[in-house]
Amino acid sequence: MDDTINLILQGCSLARDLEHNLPNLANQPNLLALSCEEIIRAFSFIRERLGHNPLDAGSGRYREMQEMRQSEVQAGSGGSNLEEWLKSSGYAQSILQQTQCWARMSGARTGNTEGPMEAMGAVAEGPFVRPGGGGEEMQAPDVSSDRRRSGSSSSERTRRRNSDAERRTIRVPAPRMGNTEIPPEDGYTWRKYGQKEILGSKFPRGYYRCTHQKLYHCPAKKQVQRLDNDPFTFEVMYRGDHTCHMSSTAPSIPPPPPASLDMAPIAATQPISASVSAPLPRWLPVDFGMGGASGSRNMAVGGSGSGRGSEAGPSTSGSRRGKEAEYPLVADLADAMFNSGSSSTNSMDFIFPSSTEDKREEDDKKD
DNA sequence: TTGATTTGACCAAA
DNA sequence: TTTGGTCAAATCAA
Repeated sequence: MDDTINLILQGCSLARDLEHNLPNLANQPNLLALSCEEIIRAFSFIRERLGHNPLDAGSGRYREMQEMRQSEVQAGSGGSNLEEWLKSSGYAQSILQQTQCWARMSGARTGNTEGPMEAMGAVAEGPFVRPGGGGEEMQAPDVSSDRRRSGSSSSERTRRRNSDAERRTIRVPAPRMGNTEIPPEDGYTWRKYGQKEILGSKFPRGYYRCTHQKLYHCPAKKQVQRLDNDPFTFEVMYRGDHTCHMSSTAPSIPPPPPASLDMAPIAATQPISASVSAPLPRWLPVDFGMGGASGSRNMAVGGSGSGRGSEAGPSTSGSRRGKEAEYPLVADLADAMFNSGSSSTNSMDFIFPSSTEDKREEDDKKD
């Protein structure tokens, strides 16, 4: 079944890609037709696999699946087929993993270690549960101080080689149409902080960290690099879990979580797999793609080289100028807003137009 | 004006 | 000593 789900996600991804590139393809009916055919083929195949009436809730495999899931939920068992389903489904796994992380944080704050997924019978295990239950970098490094030129102790710097940090590497196909330079989009907003030529690699490696790193001390980072032997594939290495949507006011379902997931198995078996824009099935109860943000961000990001914002969403993080202040209540509110929608066109803009946080920081500094 | 990206330099792990 | 990872000034863009 997971194969089928993956196929569906692929189909969604193709459709999303088409949506992204629609402006570019508007004058290229042939390419448009090809894209449409590809999508049609994908879903046709799925339909065949499901047996012509797959979503007839009253019969067939869909019903079986529903029944299975229902019974598992009722049983409340952890080591169930539901769990298997959750684990085998890329997106569901993403939610599971992100939620585990969320649950850890919530637990840390409230003492309650049970998260929403646990309530569903999911067990907290998997690649992201570390011994001790803590995130490796939940205590974010202090990036605000100028340690370099001030001559302060270099030991304060938290540099880690790859071998030290927990890494999750996935491979994501680059867009073949439109702007292929766009790094894979994954539902989070990232800020590029460096790029480096890597020995033995034809393509430079881009270094990104969570846009909300400062505000939420979010330690999530990622490195994006094209494969030497396949320039149409990005290798994305994630490090650290997102903590930027884990406030106590956060909704029970976290935003698209791919950053903290290991989709390698999916990617390995899914050559067409989506751009990292985490598969966001429309049938999920929460529309993460609010405003088309998640799905359309790659396009919104200015596409090719309009340079600006090329992978970052709205900036809510502090700038290079100020030290990051803590505003728990505002942060919680902001959290809720982030979580309620996408991470790109985020709704904070409607509420706090124009960098409210920075202004507050400046005010804070004056005090 | 503000925030993101670029890029050279710095630093520490290997 | 080499190389990967990060910093932050300079620059760009909206």
